[in-house]
Amino acid sequence: MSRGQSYFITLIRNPSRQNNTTTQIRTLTLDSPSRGTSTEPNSDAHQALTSYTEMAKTVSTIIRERHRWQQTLVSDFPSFNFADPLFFRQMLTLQNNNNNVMFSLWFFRWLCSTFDYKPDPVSLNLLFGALLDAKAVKAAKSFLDTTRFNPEVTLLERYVKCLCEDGLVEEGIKVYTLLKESGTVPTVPTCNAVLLGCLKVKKLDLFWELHKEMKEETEVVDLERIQCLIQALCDGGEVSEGYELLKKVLKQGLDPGHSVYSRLISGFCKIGNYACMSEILHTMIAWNHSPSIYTYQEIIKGLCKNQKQREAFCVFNSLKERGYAPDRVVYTTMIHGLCEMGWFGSARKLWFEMMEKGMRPNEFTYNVMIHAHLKRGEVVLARELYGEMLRNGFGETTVSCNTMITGFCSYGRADQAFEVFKKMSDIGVKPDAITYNALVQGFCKENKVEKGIGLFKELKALGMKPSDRTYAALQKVRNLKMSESVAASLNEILEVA
DNA sequence: TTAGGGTTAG
Repeated sequence: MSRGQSYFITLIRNPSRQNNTTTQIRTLTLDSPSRGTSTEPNSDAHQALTSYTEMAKTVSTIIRERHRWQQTLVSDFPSFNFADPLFFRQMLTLQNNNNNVMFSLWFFRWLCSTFDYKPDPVSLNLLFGALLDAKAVKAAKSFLDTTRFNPEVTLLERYVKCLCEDGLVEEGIKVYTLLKESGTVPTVPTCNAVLLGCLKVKKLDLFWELHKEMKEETEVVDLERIQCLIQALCDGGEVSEGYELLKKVLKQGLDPGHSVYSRLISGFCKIGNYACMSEILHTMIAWNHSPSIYTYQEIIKGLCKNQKQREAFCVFNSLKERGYAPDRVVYTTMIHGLCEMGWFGSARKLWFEMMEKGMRPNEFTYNVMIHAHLKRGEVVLARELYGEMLRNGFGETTVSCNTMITGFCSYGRADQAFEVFKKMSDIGVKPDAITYNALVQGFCKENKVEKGIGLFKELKALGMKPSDRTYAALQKVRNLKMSESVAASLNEILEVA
């Protein structure tokens, strides 16, 4: 703290600054324009504190309401010692109660820059703790960086937790490591926070590395750690291992909580293991966790992805019968599944049912339906729906344009697809690899080789990856009649591939 | 919502 020394010098030179609280209050009451006639000076410390509370309120109001609060404070209270640690603590208490910790921080910075103020460790710890309470992690970090003070260990542990929860996992791990290096054994909740942070930013390798370290240090494993481990196993595709761990915990009579079951269900749905999915569903119900609409959404999605749309539709219908209210996402998923299965009539029925229930389709729902129309060759209907989507305020996106482009291309309408493509740059929607690959294939299918090659070159120039199907489409047109230069370009492309 | 969700080639 660079101000430390000058603070002490000021203290010696100007002892009046360090008056006891009572004298301060006398000054305050005389100075304060808002107070009018003052009360008798107090000798009672309690009363002094009360007056500090009053002053803190006044100062807070000024900070909140005045743009140039710093000048106001100085001119309204010329002889009040704002840098008194006791007063600062009153400010902190007040701001904490009002959830206005940032005012405390501003006030603190003002004290540092205006007075010869050396913050005492208690105040620093209090403010740092208040920032953590308010989850103002970035402010807490910059506070620590600028003051360079050493917070109490318990605060540092909370800091690690806040950093990891906020996604600043690398910084969290740094502080965690420093804590350990300084001889502290971080508590189990702190370790769990670090592990959860790794999962949050999808750093599974780091998760297992840290977990191994933690295991070597202490054998204590709580329920939260089990939750972390099961999540990590699910995220890494080791769902069965996760399930084994769940069984072990259940055997001990412990319930790892709603989220663990949900994750495992979702994991088993993804790999198409419905027997295990169903077992876990029953287990969670037995433990009094009613599966949420999110869990059912995962089940429906998993079934659809594994070509079991019929079963998905059964789950969807039974949900409604049991009083669940599927939301727009569940409807979209189900409509999508039905369209993929070719049950367009049922899909349309759900579309209208959803609207009757007051849920308006959004860009996802529209895209699913537009795609379905195009797949059926219903270009006019698709266009109509596209227009409706725009009228309803959903802007064009890469996905919506790709939907139209791929639809047109699959029906031998590459020129129409190209019109959409040209419009994309006009309206500032970025094409991606799907756009280009679809167009190249579309033009090749119509033997418009030159156009296809042109777009292929553009794709490569943009650093995108041509798909195998794109190469196959180019290969297919190799023997067609074409100009020498086009043939040379095509040969070059295929030779490189 | 204790975290978490849906759309485009194939």
